[in-house]
Amino acid sequence: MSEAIVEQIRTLIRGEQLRPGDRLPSERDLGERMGVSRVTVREALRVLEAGGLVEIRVGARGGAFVTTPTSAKIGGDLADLISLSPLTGTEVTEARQVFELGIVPMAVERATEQDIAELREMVKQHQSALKAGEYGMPMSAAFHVRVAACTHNAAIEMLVHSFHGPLLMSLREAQVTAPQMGHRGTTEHRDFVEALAARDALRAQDIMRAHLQRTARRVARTKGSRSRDDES
Amino acid sequence: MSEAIVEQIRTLIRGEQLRPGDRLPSERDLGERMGVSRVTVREALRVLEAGGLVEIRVGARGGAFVTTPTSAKIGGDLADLISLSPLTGTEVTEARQVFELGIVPMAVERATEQDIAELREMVKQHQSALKAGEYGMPMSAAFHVRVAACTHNAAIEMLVHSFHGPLLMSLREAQVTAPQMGHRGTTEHRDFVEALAARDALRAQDIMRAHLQRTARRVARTKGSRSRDDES
DNA sequence: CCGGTCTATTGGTCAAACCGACTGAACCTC
DNA sequence: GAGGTTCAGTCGGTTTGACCAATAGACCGG
Repeated sequence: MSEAIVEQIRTLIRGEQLRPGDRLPSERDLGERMGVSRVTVREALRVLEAGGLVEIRVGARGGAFVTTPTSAKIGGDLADLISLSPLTGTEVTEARQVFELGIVPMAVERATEQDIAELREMVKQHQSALKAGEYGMPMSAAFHVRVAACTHNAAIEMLVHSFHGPLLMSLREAQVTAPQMGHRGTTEHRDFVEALAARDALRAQDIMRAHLQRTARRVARTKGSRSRDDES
Repeated sequence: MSEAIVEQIRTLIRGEQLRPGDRLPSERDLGERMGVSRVTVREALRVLEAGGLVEIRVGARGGAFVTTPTSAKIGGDLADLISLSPLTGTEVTEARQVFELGIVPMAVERATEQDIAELREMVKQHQSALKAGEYGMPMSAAFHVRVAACTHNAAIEMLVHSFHGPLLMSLREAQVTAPQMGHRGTTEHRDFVEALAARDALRAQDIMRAHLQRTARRVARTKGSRSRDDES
């Protein structure tokens, strides 16, 4: 079975006997080595590719290269999970609220001066973009991810990134950002950064809570949409 | 390309033109219908299967059946992500702490009398199991998942489940549970349930914080292990 | 020394075939 | 007629052998 091959290679990768960047033998080689046909090997590789463990390049010197799964991959599956499971937008938003609110104290505690400087710069740019009518959800998402990065915890940053990343791509509806929302949103972003700079965890959390709750209400208003994710 | 087929079917599923339980045409049918060979169709189905969107059954009346992705699937990919990316056990544990701590107020607020009764029953059973020397990590995980279920938010429950589920399977090291840890763990579980029953969010959060921090310390002690996940 | 071509490697796809698993119905036994 | 048995058709799983397309590196001519 090709499942066996998948598991075998998976184990090799997990055991670090295959490291990111390594190239697996060609499909023909693998097939011969494992005593299966090429088609079977290909199916195994497809699965690994779909799982984000391997990247396949064509042409000479091509083949399957070990990669480290990206948060985008996880985010994609998460998007599938959300858009296909009986999860409602409200539920997802709630989960996001809990998580993003929970990391605030950690962010406040661990943010470096550089973090703060970059956040301030980001807010400034976003306000400019807002005036130019170019402010949108991607920018808001970037801000939230940048805040998560202040925890200096890759796992947290990755999770928040997953929340904000491909998730949005799967939810095409209602991406329009009401202008006043954008204004209020960036204002809250600015206030949050200042609270963070002042190492005032409680105030930062209050601001973030209000910010996220506004989103939650917006999601709740959008009946019929299975999930939403924007607060501008 | 077979990628196109994947995307086509994916879209059909997302658009609810294919609903969970539906059966896709046979591989031969699909191939003929789309003008591609069976091999190509098979690769597409493999990818969908790997993504948890489809379940494949053999035999007559077999074929590809649309399924809703399970949290186990997501958890599996999450486990890959964690064991293959440069995430440390400390980081993952921190993320878990933030999330599980963050949901406590919601759990306290929303737990029904039945939730509380079931949690009490669970604690009682775990204490019996402890005496019999049968208490282990799966039980602890079950408790935490049950607490998450008190939020009555499927997304949150699923996330916590993912944290506790397949994640553990990928981290074989150091599953041994020191007995005194188990004792202290179940005691904390009991205290937590009572705080929850009393609707005392602050106390519940304090208990949970201490409970999770003990885990964090244990993880930190285990140098060399890429990640850990147990608090008994 | 540059640039184009040629060739070997490797993934992508196809076609036809056989196997094993499974279902359902016809059939046979009692 | 009830119940077990057999058999054929359906369907995924795998194999074989072949050809196409992309690509990188060697080779060759100017």
